[in-house]
Amino acid sequence: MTAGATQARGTARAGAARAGAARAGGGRRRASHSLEAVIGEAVALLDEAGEPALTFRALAARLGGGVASIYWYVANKDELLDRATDHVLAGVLVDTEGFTGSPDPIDDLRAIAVSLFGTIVERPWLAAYFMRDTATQPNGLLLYERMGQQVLRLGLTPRQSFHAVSAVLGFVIGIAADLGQQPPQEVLDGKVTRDDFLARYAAEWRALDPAAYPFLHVVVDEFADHDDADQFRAGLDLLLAGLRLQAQNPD
Amino acid sequence: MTAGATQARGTARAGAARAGAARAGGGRRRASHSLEAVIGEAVALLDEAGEPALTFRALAARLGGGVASIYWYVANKDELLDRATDHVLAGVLVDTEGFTGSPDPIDDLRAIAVSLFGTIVERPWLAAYFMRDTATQPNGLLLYERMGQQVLRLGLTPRQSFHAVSAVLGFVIGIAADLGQQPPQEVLDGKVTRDDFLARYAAEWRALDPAAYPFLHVVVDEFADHDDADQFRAGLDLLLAGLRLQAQNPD
DNA sequence: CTATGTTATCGAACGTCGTTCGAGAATCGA
DNA sequence: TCGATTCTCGAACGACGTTCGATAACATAG
Repeated sequence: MTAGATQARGTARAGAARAGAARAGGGRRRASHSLEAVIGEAVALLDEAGEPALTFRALAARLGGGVASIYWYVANKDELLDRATDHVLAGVLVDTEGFTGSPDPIDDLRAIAVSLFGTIVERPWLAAYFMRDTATQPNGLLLYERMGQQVLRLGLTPRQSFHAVSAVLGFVIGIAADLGQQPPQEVLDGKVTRDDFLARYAAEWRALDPAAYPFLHVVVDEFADHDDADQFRAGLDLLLAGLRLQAQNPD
Repeated sequence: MTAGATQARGTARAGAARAGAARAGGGRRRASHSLEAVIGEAVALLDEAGEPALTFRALAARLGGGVASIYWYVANKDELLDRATDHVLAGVLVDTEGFTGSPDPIDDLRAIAVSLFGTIVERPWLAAYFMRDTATQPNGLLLYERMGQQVLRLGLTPRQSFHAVSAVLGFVIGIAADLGQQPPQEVLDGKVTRDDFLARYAAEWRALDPAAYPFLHVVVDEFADHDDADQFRAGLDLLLAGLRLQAQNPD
């Protein structure tokens, strides 16, 4: 370690991922990890118990090894989260592979956005760490590019295209982050249903002065039994309608 | 403290905020705080050095007191951040007070959204903690209501109105969170300008294969000298154009 | 002025977290 | 067989959020 490049961390030379605990024959001495196992377990931990559950100690316990071992694969927690994000995004890329050839580019754009939304909304931790470099992680850049290619087909100016993709991507992240934010009891404990949870808020809204909060009283019934996916799709359609309008009437 | 209600924390009975260090005459013995001072210094700390700078110890040092004193005003760090968020939102409410009487409701909605965006984008910490109950904190609810009242004037159905306001609010938060995310050097050290920062990313984009990343190569010039506010306004106009279309052509 | 109860401050400690360090086990190439 | 590399891990460090109990400052009643 004198002057060479930085340590080639985590590049398991043997190729295949090794996630086993120890040798088959001898008594188990040391655990054996792999970058894939580390990231995979990190994602599982985040999915199961949320962001604060991902600690190096919990992850090490899950891997059956020591805490410091993880630092051979990732430099710090930021990189761990970056790689976890990228790992999930890879799944979105696979899911949206076919959404590129419709006659209507906006249909493709919508399909990609809906798929991305579905992935984020069931992973509240992802929203917060997604925007910490939308297009720095390789798969994030690929997703950005894939959405952009649909917009290119609309024949807008480069500036309009740039704004359009940023708008759609920001919208997806913003709504998903907002919606994937609810329950301390419901999902984790399962004692309170989602309807009860919404009903409790709706009751608070109804208790407010109708003269001071006319809008809340108009929409409280909609709020009480709204569906997250419907809400997202309705907003996305507004945005895409504006985009289609721009494509039809160039300034 | 036998059976009464919970302790009435932080309600400084004397009314006026006391932020002084100690008595005027005698040697200083103890610091004297107030809820306003605690929240104000917390916001200042967040604004100056970002989210990780807000620690109870740093805040206590800034207030010239002990760490445990802060716990008399807030129950935990979550409440501290909730109150800090609400404190900033109060400023937005003041700024948008006049944006309610235009002939075109969409103009009002746009003005409120732009004002909120401006506030969030210069406070990256706010985006992450804003969505942790968009409408639970009192001022957040008021802002939601104010935007909703403009939408009401469009004469949409309750469901459409509900979706429209959620879409605009989510869009603002999503874009602001995405954009307020950049520099470890620029703002903090001041060594690298924003243009240099963008140019570095642009160079990376240009180094990619044009056949695999056609969209990135089309928009890289726009990206290299884009303005955050312009980008936001362009996306918002797309969304509002879609909303206007819906108001004109009811389904 | 003294006594008493409430309001508010704070030093010290606890447990957990991310991170570092160095020893040493496992593996590979020659 | 042996040296170099790759990888694991126990132990420690400092910083963090939070709690507890002692006690100072203040308001009021007698």
